[in-house]
Amino acid sequence: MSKKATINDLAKELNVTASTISRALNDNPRISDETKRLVKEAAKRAGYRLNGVASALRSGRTYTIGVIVPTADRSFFSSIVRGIEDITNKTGYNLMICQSNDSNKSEIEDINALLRAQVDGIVLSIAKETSDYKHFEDLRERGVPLVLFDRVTHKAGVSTVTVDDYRGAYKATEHLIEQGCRRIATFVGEHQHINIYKERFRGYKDALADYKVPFYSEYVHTSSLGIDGGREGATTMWALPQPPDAIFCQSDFSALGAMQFLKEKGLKIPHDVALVGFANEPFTAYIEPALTTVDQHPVDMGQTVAKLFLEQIESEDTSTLTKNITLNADLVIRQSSLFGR
Amino acid sequence: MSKKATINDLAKELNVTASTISRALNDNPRISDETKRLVKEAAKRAGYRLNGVASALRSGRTYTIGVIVPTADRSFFSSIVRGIEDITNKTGYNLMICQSNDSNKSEIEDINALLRAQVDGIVLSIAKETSDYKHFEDLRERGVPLVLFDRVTHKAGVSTVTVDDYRGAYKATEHLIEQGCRRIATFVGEHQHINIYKERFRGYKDALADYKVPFYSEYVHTSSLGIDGGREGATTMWALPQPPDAIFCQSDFSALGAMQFLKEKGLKIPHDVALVGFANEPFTAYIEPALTTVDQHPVDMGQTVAKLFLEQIESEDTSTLTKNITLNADLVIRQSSLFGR
DNA sequence: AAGCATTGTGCAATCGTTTGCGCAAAAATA
DNA sequence: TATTTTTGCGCAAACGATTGCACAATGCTT
Repeated sequence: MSKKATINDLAKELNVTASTISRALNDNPRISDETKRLVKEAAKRAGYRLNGVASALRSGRTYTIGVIVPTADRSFFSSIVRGIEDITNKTGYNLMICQSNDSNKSEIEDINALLRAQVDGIVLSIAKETSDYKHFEDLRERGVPLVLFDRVTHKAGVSTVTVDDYRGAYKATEHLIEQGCRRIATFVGEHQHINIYKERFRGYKDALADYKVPFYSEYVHTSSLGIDGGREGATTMWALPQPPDAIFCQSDFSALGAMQFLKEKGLKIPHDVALVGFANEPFTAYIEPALTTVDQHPVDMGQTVAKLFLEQIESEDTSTLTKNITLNADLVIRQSSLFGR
Repeated sequence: MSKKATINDLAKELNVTASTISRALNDNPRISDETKRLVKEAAKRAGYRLNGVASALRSGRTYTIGVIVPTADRSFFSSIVRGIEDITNKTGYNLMICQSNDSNKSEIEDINALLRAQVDGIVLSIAKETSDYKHFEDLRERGVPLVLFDRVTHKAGVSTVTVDDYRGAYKATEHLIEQGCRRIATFVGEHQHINIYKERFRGYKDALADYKVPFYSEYVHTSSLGIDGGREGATTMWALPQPPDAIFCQSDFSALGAMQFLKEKGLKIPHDVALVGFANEPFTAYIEPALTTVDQHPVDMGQTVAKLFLEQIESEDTSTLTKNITLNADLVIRQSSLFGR
């Protein structure tokens, strides 16, 4: 109750100095067990609580890690946050969260806010708008630990955690081929400067090539990959003389949009057209037909990000050893892709 | 680049004292415009950045607000976080986020972690497990601003933001009655000590009473309100001699579970049975039939929470004036509830 | 011209911890 | 017993900003 007790109060009470209190509480080996016991008892009695701010000022460590996500309420990112928190919570770190709203300006402002707060490091997923990576290089030069995840760049020499978008897309396309599809369209994301979209497209093309399935540029539709983008894409494709027999949608929402359009048009999925999405958004399991999609294991990803971050920060050597981790993306096969059935 | 400049460095450079630098940067009226200009220029040149930790130690304000949610990756809560961040970001506050995982122990530990970090206050949604509110009272006594949202208690004398669960449930039930349903079941949440579940149940009962529709206790099923809970509930109901003709499910997931069961059983929704959910989870719009549900406007709620919090914290009077805000819950009518069609 | 108010800045303490160094007492070694 | 090592703790200076008070210089009033 009352006001808060400080180590100075404890010091006075026990007739020792604040240094002794501090050391005792931190289990410094130079303090006798007896003293530690007394100090800890007194601390408990007084309801003492470390002032993290004072501690941080002196020690230079806040035990806080800054997290910047494009938007906090997208399933993928909130799962990432969940995964990060799962780990940091246990290790005594706190999380400071910002949203960039996919704006480059916000991203930079968020970084500044986090630096002002003296976070021990930053983990972030790049805003769609961002194509210049100078601010990341600055962080590296300043010695601020940085880990990028999902939407990353390898140009700034920082550590990254990504899911294997290439393999995920490859598997998805391969699966469609195995179902007997031969005219496989794809919906790709604008912002092709973002690694994930580039990789997914590459996986799609390589799978086609490996299986000698023809690639037609008319079967590529670019959009923001939202529901509307999916509808547009499908509309465009079904205006072609020869529409595709499958679409590998590089996002679940665009797959949903396509599905809506196709249903309205009276086409049967997967009988007439096979569909695959990407991300395994929660809704994909519940729609009809259930959507085959690629799971990115976002919670695991968050946990990996946190572990990598802690590893970097705890390691003595401030060496710029950057580490790039790629996690598996798994194809989740559901109804929508079982072509012909 | 290089190391970070402090106000002392700037002071030396300009041959003034650190106090002048500090005042100039904070636009203190006692500093001449000329000096301010010089200081700000020098600051920019040196790449000066406020050390928030030092500032916080001295001033006692971290401009950080602690947020505790049961889980970060539930759509509802992540939207709340989004809403909070929308506001705080603009006002120079930072967000520190913890998950209680619905555990009372974690909730208390999270509070302690946030207090150690000297947050300016805490906003939280109570863990399911929590039924003793002493830790909230402690916060109030310590003078730590506290705002509860969604899952709240009025027993601790703190400010709250809730959605009108009672009216939401009432409207949902009323809607079913208006569709001609007369045997309306409901799926309620265990943990009836949590206000929201209590209120929803009350709204349901009052609507029935007001419209003189009979209430049958066999038509009440209690569960954790997940998909399985919904399946169980439906299974139980359809084992009755006279199954219901509608279910007001107090969560979207339980509605989904019921829907799955009913479809498997060959019943048509909403022709044979009408269904209403609660929360307007993203998937509800995409399943078939689309689920009628109650929207809680979580982003707005988060924004309201943030505004209320800032209002409390900025107001001089440390008066324990607590404020309870209730937001509207709106019925979103979709296919699933249009009984008979 | 004397007195008072205003303006602009400096001084120094303070916030609560941490930590390098010093030093006495106790323990270990010779 | 004399010397070295270890043990246990105190001293005091940080960390980087904020802020009440003091005070000189200037402006204003009469």
